Parts: sequence; structure tokens; C-alpha cells
Amino acid sequence: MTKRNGIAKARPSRRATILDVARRAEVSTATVSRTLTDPDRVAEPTLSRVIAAIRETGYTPNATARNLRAQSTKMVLCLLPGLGHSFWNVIIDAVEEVLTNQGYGVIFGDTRNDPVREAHYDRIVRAGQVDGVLLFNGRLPGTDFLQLNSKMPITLISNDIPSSGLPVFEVANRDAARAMTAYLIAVGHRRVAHITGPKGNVETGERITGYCDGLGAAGISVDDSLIWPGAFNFTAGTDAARRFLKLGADRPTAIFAASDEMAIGFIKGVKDAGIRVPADVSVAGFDGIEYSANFDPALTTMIQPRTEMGLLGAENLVARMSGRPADLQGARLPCSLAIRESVAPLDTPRRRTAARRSRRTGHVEDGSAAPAPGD
Amino acid sequence: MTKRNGIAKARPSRRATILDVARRAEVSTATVSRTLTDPDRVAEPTLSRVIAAIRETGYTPNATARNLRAQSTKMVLCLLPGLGHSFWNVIIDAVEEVLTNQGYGVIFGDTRNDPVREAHYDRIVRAGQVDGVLLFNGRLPGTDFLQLNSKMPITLISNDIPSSGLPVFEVANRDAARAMTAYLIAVGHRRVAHITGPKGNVETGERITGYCDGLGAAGISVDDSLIWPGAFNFTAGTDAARRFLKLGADRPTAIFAASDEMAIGFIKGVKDAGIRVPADVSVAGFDGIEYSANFDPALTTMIQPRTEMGLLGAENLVARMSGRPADLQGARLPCSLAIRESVAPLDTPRRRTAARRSRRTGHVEDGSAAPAPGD
DNA sequence: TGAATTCATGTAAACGTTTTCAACTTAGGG
DNA sequence: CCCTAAGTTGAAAACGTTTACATGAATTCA
Repeated sequence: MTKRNGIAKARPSRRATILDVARRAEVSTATVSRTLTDPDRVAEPTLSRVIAAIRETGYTPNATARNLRAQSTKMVLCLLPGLGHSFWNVIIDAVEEVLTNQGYGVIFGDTRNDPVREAHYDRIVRAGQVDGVLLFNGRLPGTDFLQLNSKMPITLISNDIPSSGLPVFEVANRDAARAMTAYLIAVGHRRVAHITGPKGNVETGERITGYCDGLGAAGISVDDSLIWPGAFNFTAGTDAARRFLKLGADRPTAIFAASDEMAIGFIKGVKDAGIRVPADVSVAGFDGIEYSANFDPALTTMIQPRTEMGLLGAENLVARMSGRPADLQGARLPCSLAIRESVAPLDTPRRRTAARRSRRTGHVEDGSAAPAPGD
Repeated sequence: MTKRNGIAKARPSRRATILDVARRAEVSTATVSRTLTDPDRVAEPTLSRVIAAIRETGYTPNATARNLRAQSTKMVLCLLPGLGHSFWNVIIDAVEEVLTNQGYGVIFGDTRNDPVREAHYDRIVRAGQVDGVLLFNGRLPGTDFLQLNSKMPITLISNDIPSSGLPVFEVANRDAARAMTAYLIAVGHRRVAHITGPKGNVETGERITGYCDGLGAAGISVDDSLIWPGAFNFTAGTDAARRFLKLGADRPTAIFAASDEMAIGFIKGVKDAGIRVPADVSVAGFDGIEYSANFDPALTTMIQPRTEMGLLGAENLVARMSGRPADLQGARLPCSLAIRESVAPLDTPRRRTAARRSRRTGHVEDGSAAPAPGD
């Protein structure tokens, strides 16, 4: 079927170059090039001869040569810490959509917070393999990486690197954390723990601050022993669960985890010990990943507009790569609170009836802060 | 702090080339090149002079030029249908690990089963932007894509394209499906439904066959009305749940979903209708993604050795890209059964209900070939 | 000491494009 | 009939490397 043994075609091994086409069409390489990039500039008898030659030889322009000449690669590098994390999925989809539509290719690099890997990608960037960089990494992959920004745009998505001066597209973390904390308080909780993100992460700090804001606004003083260090992953959640279980009578009645994965890990951890969620303890997450809605109980969480983040970030980068001024220099997007099943009103004697009623649907009934969904 | 205004450095705009280094060190470009690729070939007084010049100019070799000259890009393309699916995560990690260690960069492309996108990546490959292709896609991104395989190796991971002749690294789908079905039967189920993968997918067919094998081995005849078409995603699971709920008394007692996501979607769907898992219906998945263990109930599933698949596939590709013969021409890896919480043995009282459905339209499935497992 | 070898370096050709510039043709205007 | 302008094409340079080949110096061997 498929001609393998090089008998059918003259030279099956070498790929056709522009010169092959030129010779076949009896024109110069310049004309072939023009046929491809700007057909209007080549006259009719020639044009169709060249097109025929292209078809016959199966010619495709060599991207490397083209890039070398054009001094650009039409590629961008996306640097993430952990491609596997389901949080990135939607963002990546959006980024890929924008960049592909604009004719750019995308290279995804996973740093895993490993300096060796970061250096590897640093080298790729320095070697001019890409025209721009999208950073999700939380930190720069090289010490003098910033100096590249003049010729090679860098944009931050869902992470901030303070004092880098780079455009950043992320969520209003502090506001969102404050809102979630306020919500937990509004449904009756006063002893609320917070499982934080990884140390050194800017977002971690902002969410902690927002959490403290929320407590402060309700006149509740911050109890440091209720701020538990985490790391945005399952195990951090189960670790927190162990910590929770060790506590005696003064267990918090609600947990605010800085990521959905941690919230799910926590729930899994305490459930295995016979604790019910939300009957015995309420748990709220952050991110709004797909699984948060499909978990049992469905997770009350702060939904990040991930698609929008990806879209805006990618558009910013594209604009700058093509020399245009970017529409936005950055953005802090608002989150939306998804009230689901994993948080229940605190069943204090005073509020008992109201709490009972809402427990049934899993929705929240509280006149002061939360909108009543009705029944 | 950081010198932004180009006053500090002579020409901050242009990147240093090998010629700049050569001039500064007062040698030829050949010597600079040798210093980088094979330092032993350049004598001492010169060597350090060149090294100094490289450092001073901040020179990094231009990858595009190097690739053009070397006629290779040190890049490979990974084509997947849906980067977001959590099934790929682990495989991608493994692939990236191998390729990065071997000095290759990785481009991930998401086809989303969209011919337009596939054509886009087909073009990238034809333009010589990569040295090899890793296909997860389930089909070729172009009609005469195979003819590229001589000069540009293509390897299939976790999908097969029959009669393509390409090396494929995947799981023994039929065996695994048979084993899962056999397990469900072994714990007492006789009425087992199967939620299939997407139509047209080779793996879908293999798992259906395995499912039928399993039934056959136990003397249970296949009931076509219990083979429900799916698509490897949540919604296919919830769709199946709706289908299940519509069924009356003759509901299956166990569901074997061809992916964990579908299993989770199914459980979520029936739970919302008040059905308990596994008390009222047992559910088994396939894949062994992370969430399967963290879901509630923890999912009984067939764990695919995803890391191994990725490792072997990537190694196969690397070998072929570098001209070496590959160790393996492909592999069918065994799965392992993870027995967790979502499947319960079928107890006797419940089988009485099953007996009630003896009046049935034409088709098979009667007591003759079904000796009751002991009680 | 002369010839043969090794060593260190430079020259220049490739890699496959795009694009500037010049050259040639044709048409149009006076 | 000449001059200019527009249109079409080709020659050659450029992009930044690597590397085959050549050259000259230093070393070795007889």
C-alpha cells in the first residue's frame, strides 16, 4: 500500500525544500516564497506553475529556517508548578485557545518547584526558542530573568511576583478569603480554622490576611493555633485532618481551606475517623475545580474565574509580543461564592430552628448575610 | 535597582551572537563554537579568553540557528484529546521527565477531537518543528500523516490506531475489563451494566469485549440493554445515572464504568436521587485516577500503570529519534484491581428482588445458567 | 636534521528561508 | 518616439550556528 522502499518516488528520504519547488517551476526561490506569503505579487502564468510544483513536491516551508530569518519563533512557554494539578486545566485550555488562534504554538513546562528544572527552562528561553513566557510558577526561573522582559514579554497568571513589575492576572485573593470567612461567620461559626497554601507563596499570604480581615470584621480575634500550614494538595488536607482530630473539645466548627484539593483531603481524612461533614464540622474550599461540585458532599467554595484569567493573560502576552500596547496592564478578578453542601449553619440552641430547616437542603438560610435560595 | 534604561550596558537591545564573542576574544567563530561543544579541542590560553568573553557578553547560543544547522529541533509534540482530563496528568509527568532528561523539549497540543486543531498540529509537524510525535489522540491528525513516520518517529501511548503499524504502549484493556467483570460476579452480582467509552475508540471496544468475556465465563448471557454508551467524562456518568433511575425493578445491581470519571458522575447522579452506593448499587470504575481514592465512597477500580506507560512510550520515541533501535516495539501492560468501598457483595435478600423480575421480554438471562453463589 | 605526525586555529560552506535591491518588461502619457 | 511608472522576476545577502577542510606551528621519530 504505502510506498516504503523508495522505488515509487525519486528521493523519499529528503524533504522538499523551496529550491526543489523553484527548480521544478523554473522560477527563483524568491518567487516561490512570494507565492506563499503574498500571492498577489506574482503574475498568473507563473503563479499556477509554482502552486502546481508545490503540490507535486509536497513542499512545506521549514519552520526553523523561517524562524531564523524572521528572528521569531511563534512559540510561547508556559511554566507551571505541576502540570498535573487540576486547578490549571481550565486556565491552560483558555491560554491554548487564544495562542493557537493567534498562530502561536505553546510549550508547557513543569518546574515542580525544582531549581534544576527551572534552570532548564531558563536556558530554553535564553536560547530564543520562544517569543514570550507565561508564568504560573510563583517565582522567576532564573536570577536575571527579568532583564529578558524588554525583548521577550513575560506575563503572570494566577500568581504574583512582587516588585517584578510584570503584568499579573489573578484573583482578588484577599477579598475572596475575607468573603468566605464572613460567610462562615454569617451562618453561625465563630471558631473557624484556616488551612493555608504553601509557605512563601504570595497568594497564601493574601488569603491568610483576608481570613484575618473576616474574623476582625466580626470582632473575633485571630487564634494563631487555628492557622494550619498547608500546600494546595490532598496530603496537606489529610494532615490538617489529623491535626483536627487530635484536638479535643475546642475543635473549630468550620474549616476554610485555601484550596479545594486540601478541603477534599480534609473531608476524606475526618470522614475516615467517623466525623460527618457538614453535620459535625463544616468545610469550605477555594478554587472551584470541577471535582468540588462532584464530591460528596458537594463543596462550598470560592470559584475563581479561571477561563477569564487565562484569556486575559494570554491576550496580554500576544499583544506585547506583536509590539502592540496591551489593553490591560493586569487585572484582579473577583471570585464568586458557590454555596453547596459542605458547610452547614452552626446549630446553637439560639438558632436551632433556622439551622434545622436549612440543613435539609444543604443550602444556607441566614437573613444577615447569605441570600436565601428559597425552596 | 535593575538597570532598565539601557544606560548601563552598551547595546541592551541586541542579543550577543557568536560573532560578538569571537571578536571580543579575538578568535574565530569556530573556536567559540568548539569551546562550547568540545572544550578539549581548544588550547589553554585561548580557552579561558573565550570563556571570559562568553561570560562578559552574556552569550547564549541561538537555538534556532543551531537547529537549522543540525537539522533537528530537539522538540517533541504530544497530541492529546483534552489536556484537562485528569487521566493524562501522571502520564504527562512521566513523559516530560524522560524527554527533559534526554535534552528534549515538549510541546503539548490539545486536539479536543477537533479536525481544525488537528490540522494545525499536522502543519507544525510537517514544518519540521519537532523531531518526534507522541500520540494520545486515538486517531491520526492528518490523512497521510503516517508517511512521516520514516523520518519522524511516532509512538502511541494509551491508544491504538489499528493497522497503522505504529508502536503502541497501552494497557491490556480486554483482560482488565474481563477481570473487573469477573470480580463483580465473584462477589455475587449477576446483573451488571457497563458504561462504555466513546464510540469509535479502540479501547472502548476492547473493554466491552472484556466485559462480555467476563459475563460469558460465568455463564451469564449478554444483555444489550445493559451496555450504555458513554464518553469517559462526568456527564456520561450522570447520563447513565438518569438511565439507571428510569429503570424499574430490574435495575442492575452493579455498574462497571469504563472510566473513573464516569463512575464518579454516575454515583453523584444516583446519590442525588437518594440511592446509596454501595448499599443499593455497586459501582466500579476504570483508570485509577487520584480522585478515585479520595472520592466518597472510595472507588473500586482498575488501576492503569500510567507512569510506566508514559516512561516506556517516551523511551521508545527517544530511542528512535536518536537512530537507535528501540528496546520494545510496544507493550500491553497489566492493570491492577483496587478493591475499595464502592462495590459491596450482593446479599441474599436483595437477590429475592432480582428473582421477581422473571417475567421479561424475549431475551435471555434466566436462572438456568445461573447457579446462585453460595449463601 | 628532515620527514611525518599531531595540535590549534582559521576559512568558508552549508542549513532553508525571507527580503532588499536591481533588472528587465510592458504600458501609458506627452 | 521618448520618458516614466508600474509590474514581475531574479540575484544575492542575511539570519546564527556547526563543521569539513586547509594551514601553519610544534612535536615526534628515525
